[in-house]
Amino acid sequence: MIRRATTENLFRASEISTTLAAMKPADPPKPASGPTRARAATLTDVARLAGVSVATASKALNGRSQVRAETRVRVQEAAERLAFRPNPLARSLLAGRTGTVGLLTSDLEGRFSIPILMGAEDAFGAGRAAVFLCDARGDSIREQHHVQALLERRVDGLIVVGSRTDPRPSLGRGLPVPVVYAYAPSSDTDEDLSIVPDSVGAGRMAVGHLLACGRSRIAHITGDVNYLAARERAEGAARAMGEAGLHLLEEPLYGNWSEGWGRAAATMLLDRHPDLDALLCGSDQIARGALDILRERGRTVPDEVAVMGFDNWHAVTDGARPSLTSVDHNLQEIGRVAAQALFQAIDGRMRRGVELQPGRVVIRASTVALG
Amino acid sequence: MIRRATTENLFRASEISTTLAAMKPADPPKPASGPTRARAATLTDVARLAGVSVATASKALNGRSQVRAETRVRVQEAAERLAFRPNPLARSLLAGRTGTVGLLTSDLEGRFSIPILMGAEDAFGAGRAAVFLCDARGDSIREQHHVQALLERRVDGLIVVGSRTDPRPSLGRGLPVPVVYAYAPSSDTDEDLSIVPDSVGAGRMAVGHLLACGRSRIAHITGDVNYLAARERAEGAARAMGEAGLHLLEEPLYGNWSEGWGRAAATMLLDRHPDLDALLCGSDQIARGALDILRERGRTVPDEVAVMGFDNWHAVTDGARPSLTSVDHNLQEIGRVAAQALFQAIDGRMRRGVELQPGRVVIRASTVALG
DNA sequence: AAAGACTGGGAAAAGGCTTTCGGTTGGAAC
DNA sequence: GTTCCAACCGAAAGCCTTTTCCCAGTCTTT
Repeated sequence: MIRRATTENLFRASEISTTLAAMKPADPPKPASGPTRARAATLTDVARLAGVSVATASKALNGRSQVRAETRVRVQEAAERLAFRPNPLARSLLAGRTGTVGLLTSDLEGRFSIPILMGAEDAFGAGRAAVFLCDARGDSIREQHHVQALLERRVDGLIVVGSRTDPRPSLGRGLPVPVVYAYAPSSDTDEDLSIVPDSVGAGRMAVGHLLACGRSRIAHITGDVNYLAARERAEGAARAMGEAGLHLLEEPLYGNWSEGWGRAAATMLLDRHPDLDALLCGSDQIARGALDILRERGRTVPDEVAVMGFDNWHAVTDGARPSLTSVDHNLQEIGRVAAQALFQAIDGRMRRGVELQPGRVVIRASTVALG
Repeated sequence: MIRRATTENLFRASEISTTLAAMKPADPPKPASGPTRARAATLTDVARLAGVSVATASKALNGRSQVRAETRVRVQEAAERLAFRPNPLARSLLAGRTGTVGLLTSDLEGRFSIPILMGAEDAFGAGRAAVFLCDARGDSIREQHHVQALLERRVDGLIVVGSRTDPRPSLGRGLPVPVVYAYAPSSDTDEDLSIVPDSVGAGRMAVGHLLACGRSRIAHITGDVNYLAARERAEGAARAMGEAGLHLLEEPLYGNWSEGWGRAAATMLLDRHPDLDALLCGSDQIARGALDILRERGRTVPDEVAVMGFDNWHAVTDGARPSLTSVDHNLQEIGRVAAQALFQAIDGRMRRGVELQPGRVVIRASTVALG
C-alpha cells in the first residue's frame, strides 16, 4: 500500500504528547489499550527453570565464583532457552550507574558536529555505553532544558559538542556527572576538560606543505574574523612563514566562509600580486571560489599557483578542478578522544584543561612541487 | 592549561572497556573509586519533609485524586525545596515503558540522514522521549547488534533511517516493539510502516516548474541508475512532460552523482541539442557541474538555459553561479512524521505501508520565466 | 575426633517508585 | 445512636536485579 501524505496526517509533534496534568487531578490513564506482548523472561524464570534461587542464578550468569561449575552451566542453559536478557533498569537502579551518556550538540546542521558525533558514538558503542542524542539548536535555554532532562535520566556523563572553536560558556561546576567539551572548549579552562582541534598547528602545517612544494610568494584568504579558528590558522601560517625567514605577501584577508568571498578576494590578490605562487584559503569553499577565478584568469593550478583549503570537505574538494589539497582536522578522532576521556572521568580519573588534537594535510591535485 | 595530544593518550576506545569475563570466574570489580557525590533526593525524603507517607507523596506529585489539596501543596513544596526529580529507572521498571526510543542510522556521513535525524529528535524531544542514537555504518551485522542492544535497554520503539530510497530488508516481524522506517522503506510493505520522499512527485514537480517558466526543450541528466531515486525522478519528469504533450529531448542520461559527470553530460547534451532551454539535473552537484560547462560555453543561465537540481543542498546551491533552483525533499518533515507515527504505534495505533512525503521547489537564480 | 577452613547455595535486603487495598475520620442520613 | 459514604491517607506488595550474610555440608588439620 502506498499512501501520499495529506494534510490530515501532517500535524506536528507537539500535538502528540498526552495532555499534561490539567488543573483537575485525574486518575490513572486508560489501561494501555496496546496489544499485549509476550513478557520478557526474568531472572526468576531462569532460576525456576534451572532449579536454583535467583541469587545463585545471578551469580552464575555474572561469573561470580561461589557457584559450582555444573550449576553454572545449568543456569546458563536455562537463560539461553528463555532468551533471558537482564533488565538494565533494575540493574542500574541498584548500581547507581546507567551506562548511558548524553551527547549534546549545538547544531546538527553544522557539518563539523557530525564527524565528532560519529567518533564519539563509535567509542561509546565499543565501550558498551548507549548515547542519548540531544540537539540544542544553538539555543542556550533549550540546552539547559536538555541538560536537566539528561540528568533526570541519570546519565553517567555528558559530552558537549560545539559548532565553532570559540570558547563557550561552561555548563557549570555544580553538575553531578563529569562533562567533556568537544570542538568548542569550555570557558572554564581550569575546571573543565575540552578536546579541540589545533588550529594554530593546522595553519602552520598548511604553510609547511606549501613551503615544501617550493612556494614562497604565499597569500592567505580566510573567513570571518570573528571566528577564533580563522585567526588561529592565520597566526599559525604567519609563524611558519616567519620561521622560514619569509612573510605572507600581505596581511590575511578576512571576509566570510563563502565561495563568493573566495572569488572576490582572489580577484583582488591577483591584481595586487600577479606573481603569487600559492594561495592558502581558510576553508574549502573559499578555495573553491579562488580556483574558479584562477581558471578564468588563465592561471594554471597547481603549476603556476598552488591552492589549498581547510576542513577537507569531500563534497567540495573532490568536485573542484583540480581536486583540492586540504587540511583535515581529524574531527572523528576528537569525538573518540572526548568519549574516551569521559569514560576515564566517570571512573574518577578526570583530566582538566584544553587538549589540542593535531590535523593532517590531505594532498590532492591542487598543490605540487614547483619545477 | 593547554596540552597537545601525544601518542600516549591517543589510544583507542576498544582498550577502554573493562576486560570482559575471562575464563575464570572473577569476583566483584574494585569498588568504584570515584568521588562520592551528593545523593539525589528521593521520594522518601520528600515524604518525610512533608510529613506524609511515600504513597501519598507519589499520589500528590502525580496528580492523583485521592489527596487533599492542602496536602498536595505541602508535598509539592517539599519536592521543590529538595529539587526532587523522580528516578525514571525506578518508574519505568514498574511501568514497563522507558520513554526511550532507538534511532538507528545506516550511515551518519550521508547528508540525507542528518536532517531526518534532526526532525525525529525534534519530535521526540517535544513528546518527552529520549533518543538513543546508533550508527550501523552500513553493516548489517552491526545493525543487528545495535538492535539487540537497544531492545535490551527496553526502548519503546525504533526508527530505522536509511541512506537511499531503495527498499531495505525489514528488521523482521518478531520484534517486541514497533518500528518505523524513514527514507529507506522496509521491503516488508505489508507489515511495516515506511515514511519516504515522493521521488516521482519530485520529478514531476521539477518539470512542472520548468514548464511554468516557459521551457519546453528540456533534457535530464541524473545519477547512478542503480538508485531508485534516480529512476523515479526521471519517471516523474517524463510523465509530467507527457501530460503537457511534450517529450524530454532524449532519454535521461544516467551516470553518477558527481560534478564531474555533470560536466561530461552537459558537454554531450550541448553538442547534441544546441537549442535546449532547460537542464534538469538529478542532484545539486550534477547541476553544479553543468553550470560550469554552460558558463564556459558562454550560454547564459537562466536566460538562455534554465538549470535546476535536486536535494537543495545549501552548500552547493548557494555557492553556484547563479545560485541554483532545487527540489527540497523536506527530509526534516520525514523525520518528524516518522517519530509521530512511532508514538502512535507505541500507543497501539500502528499504521502500515509506505507513506510518501511531498517535496517542494526552492526557486533561486538559475531558473526564470522565458522572455 | 574435634576444631577450623572452604564451598556452594539460599534468604533477604536494597534500590526508588507506583498502585492496590484497607483503615480512619468526619459528616450526612436514618 | 447507629449506619453509610466519601474523602483522605498509609502499609505493603510489586517491578527485577545484585549483593550481603548466613547456613550446611565437606575437607583439612592437629
